[in-house]
Amino acid sequence: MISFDKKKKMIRVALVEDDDKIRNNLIDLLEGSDGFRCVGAYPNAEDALEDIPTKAPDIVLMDINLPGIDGIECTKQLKMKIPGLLIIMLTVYEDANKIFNSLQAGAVGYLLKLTQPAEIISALTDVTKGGSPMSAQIARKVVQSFHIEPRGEKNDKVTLSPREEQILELLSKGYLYKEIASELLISPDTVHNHLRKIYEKLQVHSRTEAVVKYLKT
Amino acid sequence: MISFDKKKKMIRVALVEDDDKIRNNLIDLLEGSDGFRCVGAYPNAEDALEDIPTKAPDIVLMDINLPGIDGIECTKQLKMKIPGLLIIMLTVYEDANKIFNSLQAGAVGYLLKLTQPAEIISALTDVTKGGSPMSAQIARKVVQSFHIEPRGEKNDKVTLSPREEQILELLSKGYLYKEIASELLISPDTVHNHLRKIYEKLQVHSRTEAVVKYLKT
DNA sequence: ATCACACTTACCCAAATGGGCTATTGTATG
DNA sequence: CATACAATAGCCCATTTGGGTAAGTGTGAT
Repeated sequence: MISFDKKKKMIRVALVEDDDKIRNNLIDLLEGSDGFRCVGAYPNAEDALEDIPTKAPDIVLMDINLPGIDGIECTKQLKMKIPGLLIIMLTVYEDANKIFNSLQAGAVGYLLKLTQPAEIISALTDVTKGGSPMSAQIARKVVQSFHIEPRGEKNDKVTLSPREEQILELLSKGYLYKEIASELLISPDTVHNHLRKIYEKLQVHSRTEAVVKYLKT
Repeated sequence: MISFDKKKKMIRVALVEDDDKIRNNLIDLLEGSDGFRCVGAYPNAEDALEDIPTKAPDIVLMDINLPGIDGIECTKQLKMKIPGLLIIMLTVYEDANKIFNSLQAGAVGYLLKLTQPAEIISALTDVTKGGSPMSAQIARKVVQSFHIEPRGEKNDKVTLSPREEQILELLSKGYLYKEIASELLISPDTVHNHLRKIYEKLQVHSRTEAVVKYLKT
């Protein structure tokens, strides 16, 4: 009878963490917390990738720095096998690239290792309720990635003429001058000329730079 | 003496909210909370835009649905005037567009109106500490916007080697062969060679196409 | 009517790029 | 040990690109 209500809504958690001490601390934390069960703990991505599918956890706590395959790649592969799996990164990295790559790989949360045990537990609850727990600094970085620079000073709106936008659009598809020319029924020289204007306005010196600016707007 | 320690690190908050009842509740909440002061409360964006600069609040709680200018536009304009201002949206809208537009406009947090008073207060503390408070559902949506669809079916993984990715990264910044070469301390010919491999793998024939594929992945 | 500007075409030229071909070294996988 | 492949480097060559300079047409605003 006692084991009856226990089974009902236990949250099954798996760990991928190479540091033995940290991993054991996390196991203890989970087993000592009501409503959670640790169904797997792996010191590397390879073992995790093989065993996690059979253990069917609800959540995986994933370190990034792992011996062979790293945690981001592991996340990517796990999500391919089990799309519904909730993965929370638990790492020391605070740099934007690691964060974005992790989220792109499919992680739904991102915690720093200095996170208090109690917060880790509440993060686990949070994800099952549809949230995305992130350490404060992380959340700010994620949010900042959306910010658009307010057009400086006198609103230096780079106003491209319709024709110029059209050409930039085709440029971004990798068309050659020739190809753009025949597409628009004008001479390659004209295309060339529009491009100069565009480069001047965007303050760049190559198609690549122009396209990057264009795609980021 | 009593007013002495009060002034030290009071967090100055302003409100932009058209509903009188809600606005007054928020004022009460702030004035009733230790360490906070409500330095302004406006029923519309126009008043807010005019008065907030003179009141110099640390944080603004901003509604989105306002009579004239909406809260997103108001956020944009306030951030232009006071770049360092911390703005938290407080609204009923949960749809992705409102969220993204708000963050793009410069908001650092996004709370739903059903948020408990205690949580609003902790959100205010959170932002001053460099965080970005978001309701759970909101955070999840923000995070999901980063997710990339796992390659369909037969996993057409275009696996670039680490070196190749590195070069592609620099390529996307518009660097010349030369520049990439000196950045990576290798010969331009080697860069050239990596590029060929990359083009072959990505099935493209120019930097521009490669960069576009890269940025969209 | 003049001025500004978008759109167009043209020629010149140096630098950058894309691709064909070859080759050495080191690591890893079988 | 052989085979495969990443990373390195080189040479050759046609094409593409970026920038200098010039100039004709049309449209819209002053």
